[in-house]
Amino acid sequence: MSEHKDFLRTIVEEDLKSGKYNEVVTRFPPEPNGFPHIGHAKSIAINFGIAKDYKGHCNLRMDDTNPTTEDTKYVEALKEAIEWLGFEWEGEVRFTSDYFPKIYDYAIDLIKMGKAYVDSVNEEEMRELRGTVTEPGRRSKYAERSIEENLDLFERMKNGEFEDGAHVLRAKIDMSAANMKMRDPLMYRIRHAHHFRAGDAWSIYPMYDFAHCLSDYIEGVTHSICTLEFENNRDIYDWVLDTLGLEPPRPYQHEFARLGINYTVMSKRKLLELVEGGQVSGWDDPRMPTIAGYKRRGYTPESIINFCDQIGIAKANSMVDVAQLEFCIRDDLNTKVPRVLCVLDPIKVNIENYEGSEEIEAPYYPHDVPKEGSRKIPFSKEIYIERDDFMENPPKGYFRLTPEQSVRLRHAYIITCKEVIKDDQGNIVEIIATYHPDSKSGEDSSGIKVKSAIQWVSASEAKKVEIRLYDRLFKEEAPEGVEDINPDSLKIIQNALIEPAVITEKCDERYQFERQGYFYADPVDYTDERPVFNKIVGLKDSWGKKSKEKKTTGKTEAKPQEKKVQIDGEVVPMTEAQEKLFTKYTDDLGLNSEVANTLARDDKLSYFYAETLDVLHSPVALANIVANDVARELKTKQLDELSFTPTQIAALIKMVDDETISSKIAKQVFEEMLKTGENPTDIVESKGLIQISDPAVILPIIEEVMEKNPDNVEKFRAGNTKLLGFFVGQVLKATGGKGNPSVVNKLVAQKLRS
RNA sequence: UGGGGUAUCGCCAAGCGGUAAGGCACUAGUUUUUGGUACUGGUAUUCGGGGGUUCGAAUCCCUCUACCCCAUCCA
Repeated sequence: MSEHKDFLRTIVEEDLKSGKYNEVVTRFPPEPNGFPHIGHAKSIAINFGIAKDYKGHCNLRMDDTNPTTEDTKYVEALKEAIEWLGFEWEGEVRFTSDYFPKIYDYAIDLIKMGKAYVDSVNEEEMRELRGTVTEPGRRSKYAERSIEENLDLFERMKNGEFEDGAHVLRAKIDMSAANMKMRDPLMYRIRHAHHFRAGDAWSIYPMYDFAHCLSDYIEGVTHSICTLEFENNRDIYDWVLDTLGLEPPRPYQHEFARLGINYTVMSKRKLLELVEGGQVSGWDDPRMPTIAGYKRRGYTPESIINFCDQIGIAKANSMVDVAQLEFCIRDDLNTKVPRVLCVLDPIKVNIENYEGSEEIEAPYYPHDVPKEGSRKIPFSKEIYIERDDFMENPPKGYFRLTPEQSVRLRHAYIITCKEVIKDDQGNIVEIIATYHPDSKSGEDSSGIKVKSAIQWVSASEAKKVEIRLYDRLFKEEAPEGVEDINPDSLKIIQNALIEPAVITEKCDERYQFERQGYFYADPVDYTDERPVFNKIVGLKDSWGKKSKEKKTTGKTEAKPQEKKVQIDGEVVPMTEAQEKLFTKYTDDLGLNSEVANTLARDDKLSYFYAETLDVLHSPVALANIVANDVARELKTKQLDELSFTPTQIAALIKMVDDETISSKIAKQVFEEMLKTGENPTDIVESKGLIQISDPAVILPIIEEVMEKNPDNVEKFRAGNTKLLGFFVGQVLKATGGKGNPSVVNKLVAQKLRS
């Protein structure tokens, strides 16, 4: 766990500390109607991660309330994904369908309370009656049915006596609720459908809003964590649990922002389209953002968990850069996997002065990876190197083989180009080179300096392999659908050449092909006759970036940084009475227009202000505290709910006016009044909050603070004037907030400058 | 449009009245037989805009703006 907790962990910690719960219980509640994707991984990491961090547990629950879309194969995919990611759920996998009998009983309780009714309008009518976001809805005439009738109808719904859609069970809440979700939400609908687990036992199925909160409660979940789009549903969640009067403790719902990644689609619907439309080979196509896809591609569970930790948890909708994910897999594999040589696009090199053959012992890991292991690489007269690693007319900064520039063959000798052989079209077909016998890796006495070492394979021993080069599936940063698909997302190289040890020794399933990237032996299509490797991710390539930049210069001119223009909207005009108050405030009482505006527009505030004014004639100071601090309280409270009176506020301000206390202390006292309702004068007295203005008292404190922070004193004197605030803050803290800020401020400035 | 949310660097994200954390990306340099890795440094005088309160505001107040979610018998 990092030192900065996310907001969910903060909540959990508080709930544990306050004794609200003894143990934290979370759950991961997917609907088994699609393969889990990396967005689910985030949710998995959160739910299982929190449970683990706070020594609680996390259930896996299939939210299978819709028999028409769900299937066992998805249950298996979900279980597999969680296990692969390295988490364990508590006990058996749970199913909402297991709770159907209990949930049914709760529905009956609600009917008996008169809090639920069977409605029989058709869908169209229901939509109409629901109203719109601006207009309230109306209840259907069926809402008036008697409890007995509702009970009877509901039982017959269960018994399958009615057609799909004939009736529904609805919660009786409020058809004019501003939250549309609360307009008598549906609890049950009739579905004569076969359920993949419950079979044909039920003709009615509970809706998400009814089943989810109850399932959480039944399982003893404490923190029901879901994504932001369920914020509006939280009211129903609470309503169901509260009106049922269930024995505490009960779960509470908390929402976080779902994960978005650029160049990726994350909705189950769109993913399903790709699978069904044949744009990908299946749910586990290595280009898919599904867990199965990443797994097949070669990602490690650690890299994905790490990614989930890095991106954090918050409530702002956000779009994470794929580069962050790519960093995570590189970072993970860097210290784990063996390095080998593979040539993707071979060009033959004939080393004319080399005869015979030899085997070169080469370590699997570079000097900075503390792992042991090596293999033998055959070397001979005829080798292949990467086509990119030779250039006849190289640009400036090219480090590889050219007619003028020698290069090292990784783990082997330095070679120099002698001649280039071309075909009729001018394509290079072979390079004639010489090697330097005294330049062998590890025993180099040639003294030749080269700028780089390149990969190569011996022609006769190299093995042919198929390489699948994957790139992002979409070419648009925020893809909409198939029209945004990247046509080059998969390139298959049939005849890449790899050093033999990779095929014969198989020391791992993931490798770094040096200078190219990380690759994974495809778990499905790989055979000894036809080895297949998937590209997981490329290495960072600062040369590729640089050379590409050169080619495209001119295209990427610095775009003019447009300044966003902020449009100021219209402010609602004041009423005549407010206008009058406003002028009184500004003209007679000398308030500034902003404070006057705030006060005049709010009845509660202006009333409260007037009351304080009756007690103390200090219009400006009173206006300030009313318009700022009292206003905060009045946002959520009514006048008669306040824990303080206008008289008390006046008394508080009087002490400020007297300079008995500073305005900083006044805030502190105000907070105390909020909590205890005590008189400000009593608070000041009992806590000894009287302001310290005597320099003789303050000066030593300043000196002490400066002594403790010599670095900052120096920085300040070097010109970092921001630090003045730091010192004032420190001194004030040392006085327990009682120092007179303006005096402290002045003295600190003086002291610092002397 | 009514309600519910959210705005801090190119992308994530800490911060809860007292010096604007960190990661990715970018960039310069050191090391390097991977143009990789590692290491060192540079990247926000400013927190969506404008006002106000305060000695001091990303944090408190007012106001405006932009974006997301809600009118499925989906979850």
